[in-house]
Amino acid sequence: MIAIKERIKALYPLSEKSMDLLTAIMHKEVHQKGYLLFEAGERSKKIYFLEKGAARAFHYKNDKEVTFWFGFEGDIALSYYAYFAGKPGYETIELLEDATLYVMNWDDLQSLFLQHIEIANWGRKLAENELINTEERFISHQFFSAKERYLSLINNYSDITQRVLLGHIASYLGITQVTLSRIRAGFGKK
Amino acid sequence: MIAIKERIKALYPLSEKSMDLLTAIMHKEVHQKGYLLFEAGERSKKIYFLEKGAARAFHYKNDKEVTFWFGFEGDIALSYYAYFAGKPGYETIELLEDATLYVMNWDDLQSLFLQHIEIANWGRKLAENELINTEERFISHQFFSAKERYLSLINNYSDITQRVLLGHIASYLGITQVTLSRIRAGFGKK
DNA sequence: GACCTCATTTAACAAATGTTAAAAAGAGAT
DNA sequence: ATCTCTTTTTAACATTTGTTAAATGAGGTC
Repeated sequence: MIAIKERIKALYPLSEKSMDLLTAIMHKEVHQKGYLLFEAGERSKKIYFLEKGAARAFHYKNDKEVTFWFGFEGDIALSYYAYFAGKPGYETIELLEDATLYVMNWDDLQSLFLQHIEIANWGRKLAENELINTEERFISHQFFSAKERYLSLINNYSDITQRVLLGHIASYLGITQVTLSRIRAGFGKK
Repeated sequence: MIAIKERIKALYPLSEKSMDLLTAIMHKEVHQKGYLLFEAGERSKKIYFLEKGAARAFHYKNDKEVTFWFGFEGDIALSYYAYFAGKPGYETIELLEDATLYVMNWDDLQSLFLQHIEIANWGRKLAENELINTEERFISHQFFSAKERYLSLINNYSDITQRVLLGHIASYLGITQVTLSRIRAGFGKK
């Protein structure tokens, strides 16, 4: 529980009391590679803190999987649509490795938001943080080429090609796996 | 002030008192087409509510402008980077038409967040809402082709081609204006 | 109306990416 | 080491998009 508490505090400083209230509504889960945290169409109200392991979110488009998010240690997995807008999520989130997670339920969290201003501000900060992350994924897509994004990906997560299939990375980058192979083959040739 | 109050309440229901506190820290501004709400590199702490008019956000990439956001009546303009992360924003936001806006300052808002739980929850909802909007722009980019996105754009904003230059729309879609012309010419031909 | 300016479309060619299929490389199990 | 299954790379060709430049269109001014 130590690491997760640090993760929570890093978002927004909390008093002991608020931290106790938050940890009281969360519990630990351990799941194997291949386990689905969410499935498309659900209105899941769970918020997962990924302590150990790797995950990806994907969407079915014309019967093909399009991966659009990777999560690693320290990341948070939740369906924004289901969580914030009450709409069914369009994403499936799959564990790529055996994982340790901490889980909270939105309903429990919601009642803390209404009663404790510190936790309400923590929740605000959580949303703001996820917003920055989402905007960065958006920017990356809008401003950079697939090659630039691939280089930045292996720069930020040097072991990603060991942990994630290249097919998933290609679909994350919005290109085919053939094109990704060409990019990987062409290093140095600009 | 009527319309803007409705806009604020639509995010999250507020008591009279909270609404008064919020409206006390905002003021109206009127600007002409071409006025810049933000310039790239600034750490602007302003939040604009666009009551009337149109705007776009763009970023300079290799000396070229890349438009990545359009705002119309009812939309909110703020630099997430500057506002939430304290980093300099990378975006310039330009008015595309003469506009009426309401402006708040983040510092004033911040002190209300710390004192009034209702306003803290309103701020949470504001961030959650912007998160959904940003995710939708991201999804649109990741899951749909430029042609599909163009069709959905003119479907949602039927007058957008009257209000926004096609060059801006093309860069928003991530294609050149020549390709956009080809898409526009090819209606019906699948 | 003729002229000017800016926005948009069209044309011709070059470059990049997609598609399909086959070959090569890796990882596990026997 | 061999076999099998999966992942990744390569090849050949088709399609799409980019690039540059010219042509057309639309609005405003004299």
